[in-house]
Amino acid sequence: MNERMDTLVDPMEAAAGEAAELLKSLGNPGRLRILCALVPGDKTVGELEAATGASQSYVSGQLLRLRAEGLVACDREGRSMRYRLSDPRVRPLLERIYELFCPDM
Amino acid sequence: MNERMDTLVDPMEAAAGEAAELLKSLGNPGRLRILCALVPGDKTVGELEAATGASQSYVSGQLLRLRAEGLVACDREGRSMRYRLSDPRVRPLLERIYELFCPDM
DNA sequence: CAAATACATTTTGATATTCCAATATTGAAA
DNA sequence: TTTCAATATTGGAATATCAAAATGTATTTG
Repeated sequence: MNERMDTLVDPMEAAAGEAAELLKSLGNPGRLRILCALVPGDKTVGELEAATGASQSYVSGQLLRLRAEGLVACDREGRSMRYRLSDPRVRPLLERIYELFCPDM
Repeated sequence: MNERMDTLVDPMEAAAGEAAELLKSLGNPGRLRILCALVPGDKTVGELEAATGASQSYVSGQLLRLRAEGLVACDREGRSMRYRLSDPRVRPLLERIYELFCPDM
């Protein structure tokens, strides 16, 4: 395998790495539900707890991870934190996932 | 949280679980590249090794996993095994991933 | 049958993830 | 400033994943 071959394979390698990173974040039911809950609009941590049925520390922890990855962002709002989707690639991906897995919801 | 609430949350829960399972499979660069390599058409293990640059045992191992999850299927062809995508949800998902991560390939 | 080719499987050690429980922090209100 | 409500963080145990290495199995060819 020579270098011309490597440079040929490389861009795919990079794209696959990036894509896999994002897909891995979506590849957990809890995180997926949190992100889905944010599609219709921004929500506070408490609202996300209610929407997903998960515990406070779980939701907060996953939000922290999603924030570190740039998938969500937040602003303080009184004593609450309001989260929103912040990666432009998440919404179109979630749309297709909706089509495939939630055909009638 | 009463039972009416549970039955209300349940379908989402189930869909999220299914979707997350599939996304987790795509959430690994090696597997993602294998699946992408199968989009244009079926391939043997050897062809997939060449297409992805990964080792034989790695490719074969991932194919085994993907097969167990129903994402790919295979038929023997002489001394080779020809693999193909077998889950109808994979191709549309990969298409969108292409659009998002490989805008010019 | 023997050798070669193409895959499959198992093992292993390292690392990562998951999720809960407990505790800490922060901001607003009293 | 004390207190409460909302969110953040940490610790830990169980489990899962990753990828390489070594070995095993099936199929064709000579």
